[in-house]
Amino acid sequence: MSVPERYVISLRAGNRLRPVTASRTEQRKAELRREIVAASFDCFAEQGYHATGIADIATRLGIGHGTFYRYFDNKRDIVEHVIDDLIARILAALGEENAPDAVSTLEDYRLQSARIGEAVANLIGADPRVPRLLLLEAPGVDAELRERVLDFIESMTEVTAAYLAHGVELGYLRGDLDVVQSARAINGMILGAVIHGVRHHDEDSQATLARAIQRLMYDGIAAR
Amino acid sequence: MSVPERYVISLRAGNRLRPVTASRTEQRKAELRREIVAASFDCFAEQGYHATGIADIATRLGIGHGTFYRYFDNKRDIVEHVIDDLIARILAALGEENAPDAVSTLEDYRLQSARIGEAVANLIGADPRVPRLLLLEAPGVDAELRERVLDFIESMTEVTAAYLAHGVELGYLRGDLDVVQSARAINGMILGAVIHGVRHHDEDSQATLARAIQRLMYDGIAAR
Amino acid sequence: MSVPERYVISLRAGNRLRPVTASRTEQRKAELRREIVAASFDCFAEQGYHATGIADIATRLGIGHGTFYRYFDNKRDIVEHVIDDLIARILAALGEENAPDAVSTLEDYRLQSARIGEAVANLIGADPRVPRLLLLEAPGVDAELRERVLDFIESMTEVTAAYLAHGVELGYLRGDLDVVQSARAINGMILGAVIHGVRHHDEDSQATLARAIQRLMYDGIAAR
Amino acid sequence: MSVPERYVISLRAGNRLRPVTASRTEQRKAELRREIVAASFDCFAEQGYHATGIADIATRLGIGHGTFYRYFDNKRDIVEHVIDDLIARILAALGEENAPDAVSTLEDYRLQSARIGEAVANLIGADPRVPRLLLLEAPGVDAELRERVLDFIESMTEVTAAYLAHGVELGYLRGDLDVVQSARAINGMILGAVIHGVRHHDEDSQATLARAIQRLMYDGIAAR
DNA sequence: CATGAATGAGCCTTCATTCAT
DNA sequence: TATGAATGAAGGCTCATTCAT
Repeated sequence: MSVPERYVISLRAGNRLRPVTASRTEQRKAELRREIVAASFDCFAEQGYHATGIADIATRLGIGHGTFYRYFDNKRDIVEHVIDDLIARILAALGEENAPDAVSTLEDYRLQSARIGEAVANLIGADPRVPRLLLLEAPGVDAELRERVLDFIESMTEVTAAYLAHGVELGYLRGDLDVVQSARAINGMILGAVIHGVRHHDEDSQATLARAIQRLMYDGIAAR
Repeated sequence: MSVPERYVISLRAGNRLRPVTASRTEQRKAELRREIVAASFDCFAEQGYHATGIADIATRLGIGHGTFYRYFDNKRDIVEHVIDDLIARILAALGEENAPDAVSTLEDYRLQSARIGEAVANLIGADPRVPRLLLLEAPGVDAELRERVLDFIESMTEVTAAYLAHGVELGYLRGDLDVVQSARAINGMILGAVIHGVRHHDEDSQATLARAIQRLMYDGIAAR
Repeated sequence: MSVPERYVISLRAGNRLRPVTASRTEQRKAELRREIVAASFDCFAEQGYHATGIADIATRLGIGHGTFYRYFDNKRDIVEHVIDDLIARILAALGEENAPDAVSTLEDYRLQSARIGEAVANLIGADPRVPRLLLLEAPGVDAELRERVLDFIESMTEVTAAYLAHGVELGYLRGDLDVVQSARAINGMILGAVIHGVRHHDEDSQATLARAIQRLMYDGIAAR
Repeated sequence: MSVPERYVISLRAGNRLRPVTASRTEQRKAELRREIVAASFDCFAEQGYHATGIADIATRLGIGHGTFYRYFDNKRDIVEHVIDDLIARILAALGEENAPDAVSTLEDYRLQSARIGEAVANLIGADPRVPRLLLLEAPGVDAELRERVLDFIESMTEVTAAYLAHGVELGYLRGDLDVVQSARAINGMILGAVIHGVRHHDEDSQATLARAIQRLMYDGIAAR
C-alpha cells in the first residue's frame, strides 16, 4: 500500500531511520519525547484536548511541567505531534499490507481487502482511542487540525482509488467504475465501520460488519 | 421515514406544536431563544465551540451577554441545543421522504434512495456548516456530546436497516442480507459523502459520488 | 507656560472637559479608572514596575484582578497611562505659570524663573515619587517608554528655548545666546535638581539649589 | 580627579592591579568573567535588563548557561557588576583629566572644564549605550541599583564641588559661590547633555551644547 | 426583564536557578 | 570544571458565570 509522501516523512522523523549513533543523552531525549507524546495521547483520549492541561501531562509522567516545554513549543504543538503520530501508526499498520498492484485476480483482491479490513479492525481492537482521537477529537481542536484530518481521509481515498484503478485495468472490476468516487464510497464504509468500532469493540460485530462491507462491495444488495 | 422518539421530542420542543395560545411575551421569548440558537450556530461554525465566547454570541445578536443566561443555563447548554437543532433539521429534511414501507419494488427503492441521496446533498449544499459542526466540531466538545452524535449516527443506521429489512421481506433485496451491518455500511458511504461535501461543495462532485454510491449498493464493483 | 499639544490633549482626556452630563455608571467607571491609575502609581513607586503584579494593584483597591482588565488592556497599558498621567500632572503644575511672552524685563524674567523653580520644587516636595517614577523607573520599563520620557524632556527643552528666544528678542538676554542649547543646559540643571530632590526632600536644600541655579543662569560662576 | 573610595575598589576588582603571578587557570577565569560582563552589557543594552535572560548572555558567548553561575551568583549579581564596570570606565575616562588643584587661573580652568566636557562627549560618542544603561536602565532594575546610580551622580557632584572650591579659594571664581549647589547645577547640565547624547549622537550637537554650557557657566545668560 | 460590571478559577507559559553527569 | 536537562514558582491573562441595578 503506497502512502503519501508527507506521512512517510513524518513517519521517519518520528522514530525510525535515525542515525544509529545516537549519544546517550540524545536517546534519553528522544525517549522522553516519545513518552510525552504517549502521555499526551492518553490525556487527550481520556479527558479531551481542551480539558487536558499541560500539568496533567507532566504529572502523569512524573516530570515538572516546565520540562514539557523543553520538548514541545506549546499545547498546540503537542496535539499536532500526537495526531501525526496516530496517522503514522495507522499508515504503518496498513502499509504492511500489499501494494495495489500486487494482485491480479478478483479472488486475490477479495483476500487483500479482507486483510486490510482485518488490519483496520485490529487497529480499532488494539486501541479504540486511536480512531476516537483522530476522527472525533482532533477535528474539534481547531480549523487547521480539522483540515489535517480531512487531508488524511482524502489521502486514504487516493490509495483506495489506486487499488480500484488497478482492478479495472486488469478487468476483474467493472469497466465502467468511477474509481475515485467509488473509492470514496468504499472508504466511507470503512470510516463508518471505524466509527462504529469506537463504541462497539466486540470482535463479532467488527467481523460481521467487515463481511457485510465486502459482500456489498462485490455483489451489492440487490436480489439476483 | 420514522424517527427515534427523542428527536421527535426535541423537534417539538424546538419550535413546533406549541399551544397556539402563547402570550405575546412568550412568543418573543421563544423567538429570542431561536435567535440565540441561530447566532450560536453561526459562531460555533465560524470559530469553533471553544474559541467562541458567550460574549461573541450576545454581541452578534446585539443583546447583553447577561441576557443569554436568561435563556440558556450555560455554554454547555446552548451547544447541546444547537446540536439538537441540527439533528432535528436533518431529520426534518430526510423525514420528508417516504417511509420504508412505502415502496414495494426494487425500482421504487432505487428511486427512493436516490431521493434520499439528493436530500442529503441538498442539506450539504444548502449549508456545509451543518455537517461540519455536527460531525467534526460537536464530538470534540466533550464526551457526552460525542455520544450524542454517535447515537444519532446509530439511529440513522436503524432507519436504514428498517428500509433494508422491508426490502428483504418483499424479496427485492438479497435474502441473505445482514440488514443491520449492511445498513451500517451504507450509512458509512453516506457519512463519507457528507464529510467529503464539507470541503467540496461543488454539485458535480456530489452528484457523481451519489451515483457511485448507488451503483455500488445495487451492483457492487465486481465485473460480471 | 505653553505646553506641547499632545500633552494638552492627554490632559483633557484625562479628566477634564468631559461632557457634564455623564451618567451615573459612566462616572463610576471613570472614577475607578482613575483609582486604578492611582493604585498602580503607588505600587510601581513602592515596588517598581516589574515587581508589581496586576494582583497587587487589584488587591490594593479591593477589586478582583479580572476587573483590572475591564479598564486596561494589560500591564503595559497601565504603566503607560500612569506615566502619561504623571506628565500631565507636571505640565499642569508648570502650566499655571505664565507664558514665555508674559515678561519683558530681566527682572520679570528672574521672577518668573523663580516661580517655575518653586513650582518644580513643590512638585517634588509634594510627592518625590513622581520624578522618581518618571525619570528613574519608567525608562527601564522598555524602549518605548524610555523614548516617551526622553520625548517629554525634549519637549520641556523646547518650552525653555521659547522663553530664552523671547528674552533675546526683547534684549534682556545675551544676543549671542544659543537658545536651544542653552535651554538644554538650563533644563539639565533643573533635571539635576529634580533628581537630587528624589532623595533629598528637605526644603532648605531645594531652596539653596534653586538659588544657585538662578545665580548661575544669570551671572555665571566667574569672578568679575 | 579624585574618586570616591568604593569605586576605586571596584575598579581594581574589575580588572586591574591583580597580582602579577596569576596561574593559567586563574587568568582564564578572570578573562571569562570579563567576557561575561561584556556580553551582559551588550544584552542589557540591546534588550533591557528584564528582557534579557541568562540564556541570552550565555548563548552570546557560546557557553552553557550553567557556566554563568560558576562566575556570578545570579542575574542580580551580574547587572551590579556591569553597572560597576560602567562607572569604573567613566571614572577612568574622566580620571585622566587633571586634578582639581592642577589649575590656578580662570583661563586654565576654562580649558580644563573644556577637556572634561570633551571627555564626556567622547564617552558618549564612543558608546551611547553606556549612559543609556547607566542612567536609564539601571535605576529601573531595583531600588538598590537606583541608589547606586544616584550615589554615583552625587559623587560626581562632590568632585565638581572640589574643583569649584579650589577656584573660589584661588579667587578666579566668584567668592560668594555656593560651591556644593553650584556643583550640582553644573553636573545637572552635564547630565542633561549626556541624556541628550543618548539619542543625538552627532558631534556637532554635542559640541555646540558643550559650548553653550561653558558660556552659561562663566558668563550666565543675562545681557550685560 | 435586560444589562453589563465584577469576579476569580484556572491555565499557559517563562525563566532563574539547581544539580547530576 | 562545564554543561544543559530539569524544575516549579510566579504571573499575565481569559472568560464563563453571577448579581445588583
